[in-house]
Amino acid sequence: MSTGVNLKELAAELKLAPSTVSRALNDSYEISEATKKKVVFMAEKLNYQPNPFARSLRENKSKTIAVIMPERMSSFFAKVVDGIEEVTQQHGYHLLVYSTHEDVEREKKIVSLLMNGRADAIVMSVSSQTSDISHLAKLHERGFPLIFFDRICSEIPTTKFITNDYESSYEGTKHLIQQGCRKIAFLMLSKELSITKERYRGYLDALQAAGLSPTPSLQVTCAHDEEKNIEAIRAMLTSEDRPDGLFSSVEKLALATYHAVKRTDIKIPQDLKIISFFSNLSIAGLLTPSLTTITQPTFEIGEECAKLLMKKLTKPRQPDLPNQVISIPSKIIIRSSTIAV
Amino acid sequence: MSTGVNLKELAAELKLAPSTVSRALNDSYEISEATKKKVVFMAEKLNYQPNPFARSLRENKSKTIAVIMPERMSSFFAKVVDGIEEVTQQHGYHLLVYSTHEDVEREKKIVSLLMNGRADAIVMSVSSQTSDISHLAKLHERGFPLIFFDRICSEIPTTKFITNDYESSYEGTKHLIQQGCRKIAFLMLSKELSITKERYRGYLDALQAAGLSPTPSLQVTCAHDEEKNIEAIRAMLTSEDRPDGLFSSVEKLALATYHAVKRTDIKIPQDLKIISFFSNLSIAGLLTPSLTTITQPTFEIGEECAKLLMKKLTKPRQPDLPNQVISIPSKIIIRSSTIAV
DNA sequence: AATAATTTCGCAAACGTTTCCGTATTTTAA
DNA sequence: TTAAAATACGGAAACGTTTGCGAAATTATT
Repeated sequence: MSTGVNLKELAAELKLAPSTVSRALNDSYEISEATKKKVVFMAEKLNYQPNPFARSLRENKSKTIAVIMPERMSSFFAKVVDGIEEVTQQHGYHLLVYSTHEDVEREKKIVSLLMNGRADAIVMSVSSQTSDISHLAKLHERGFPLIFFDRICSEIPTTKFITNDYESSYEGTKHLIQQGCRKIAFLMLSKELSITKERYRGYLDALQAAGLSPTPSLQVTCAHDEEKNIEAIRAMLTSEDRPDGLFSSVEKLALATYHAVKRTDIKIPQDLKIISFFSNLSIAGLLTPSLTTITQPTFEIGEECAKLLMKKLTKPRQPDLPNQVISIPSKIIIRSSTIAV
Repeated sequence: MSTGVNLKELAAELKLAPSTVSRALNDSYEISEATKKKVVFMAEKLNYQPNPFARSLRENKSKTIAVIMPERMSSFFAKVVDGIEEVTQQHGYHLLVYSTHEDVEREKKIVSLLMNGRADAIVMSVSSQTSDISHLAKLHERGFPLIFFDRICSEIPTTKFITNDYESSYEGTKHLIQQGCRKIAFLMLSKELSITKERYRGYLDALQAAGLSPTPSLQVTCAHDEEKNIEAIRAMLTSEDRPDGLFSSVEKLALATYHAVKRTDIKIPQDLKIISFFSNLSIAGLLTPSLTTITQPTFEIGEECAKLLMKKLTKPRQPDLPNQVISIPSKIIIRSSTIAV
């Protein structure tokens, strides 16, 4: 409510012009060291805090970046944001964080609210519903700095950070096969998602390389309702064509699978071996049996997004964010859920 | 980067004064319906987006509230933020989200960064290191709207939202006793924390009511390092005076306990019964055995914080946030970890 | 029909910065 | 010693809104 002194009052106290005080505080070469000292000292004394909005208005930058993600209750996204915060905070940037709850309408609304300059950049992972990308394309066309991570939008020519989805999936599937699986289910959120496509491709290629072919009924597309997902997975697991292996492309579906399995008499890993993209390592080790995971470099993804952004935003004449996909490798951690017995 | 038209340009296009356009867009009574229509139409057409900083500077409010929490990778805090976002978004407010990582120095720095008006209010849960509260007291003394939730600061006369920590702990401990436990361990983060104090009090009173007395060596204060916590808990569980029941005051320590137990030959619930404050219901059911939880009204806590704040911030002449503690009850969900066999 | 009241709008100040430009003072160069 | 250059600072405009005040145009009142 009551903000402290402003620049004018500080200047009056010092018997200097506001412009001089401003320059002194910003360490301008035009100001003598002597007055700089005095100004800084008095600013400390009066606890002067520059008004961020006046500054933003004048400089046309907000020192704020927006993070848009599909859900907050996910160790993956939480860790990515932690990584982003780690580096942006060092540069004095603040984070506006939004969750779309996998709702593309909400995503559109959030994006439109950010088109007025409230944030200097957006780093986001699209919702599973996002197929029409016009709202994102418009953002980029206007020159708004935009970075994607994980669930990317390949049509938009900007920088994207992912993990090596294809290779990890290939290796993960190969691991299942090596452990004896012949009928491997695939769990995904939405076929529109970049991660789904890439991970599915890796899965398919690994199958093919082993001379196996996918069973359509074992490819389960899930939705947002956890209970429905569990039931769909349970139905698949107990169908005629029941699988002996399962590849989950996202963390939440691995958890749903464990729930589903609990409702059956299926034994992991004897009857069913499971591998999943997963970020919550603590939980992975606590599941029974412990879950073999494709562990994503979550924190690092966030850090890299932020580092690139900081370079772009803090250096004076930076080029646009290059149109490239940067991949940071995951690593497979083998636990009990895939050990052949 | 390139913001669209501004008010002046929009006014020029309409051959009106900026003031008129501003009033028209804000639905002022001084403007005729006819010109309002025209203005709104043209604003839509040119996709006029008001500059939030000019507005903030002029109105001295940011339409932003800051959320400060100890960690992001926690289902509890994630859900609270979801609740906050749910209601603030409806009022056009944005969320700056900060994690202190349980570091009071970081907490201080964040708070000091927010004293310049960047946010209209703060809703926070203090770090486990926070014992000196001068930074928070100063904030409140300056009239800055401040709300605490969960880990509150009772010395500061503002509104706090908690769950019924004492009663839930009393009931939870009583439940353990009813299931046959006689030596019940207590796990906590820091003794400074409000939730620790209240939950410990409930635990002690329940023991006393049953004619039991606490064993000092079974009261474990944990820190931030997960591995150390696990080892400390393991040591306690395998000591001379090993407990037959365990009350965990926070979610992460219940998970640490399961890890610790895995390193021993202790059987849950035969040798050790466990109950914990817990928010991640999906995980609770997936642990082996499934965990009896004191389930907090996370989303609702967030919602209530935000509702109160919105009332305070959007209505014209609101009184200060009343000095009161509002408690929203948890409910105990009994699962396998406490079932007597 | 003349005055008062109302409606509708424009002008200009203000919010708190930063920065362009000008100028007085000091230092350097010739 | 004088001109030129460098140093150190002040005045004022600008960023894009909102709003107090004044004024013109219209309508209502007597």
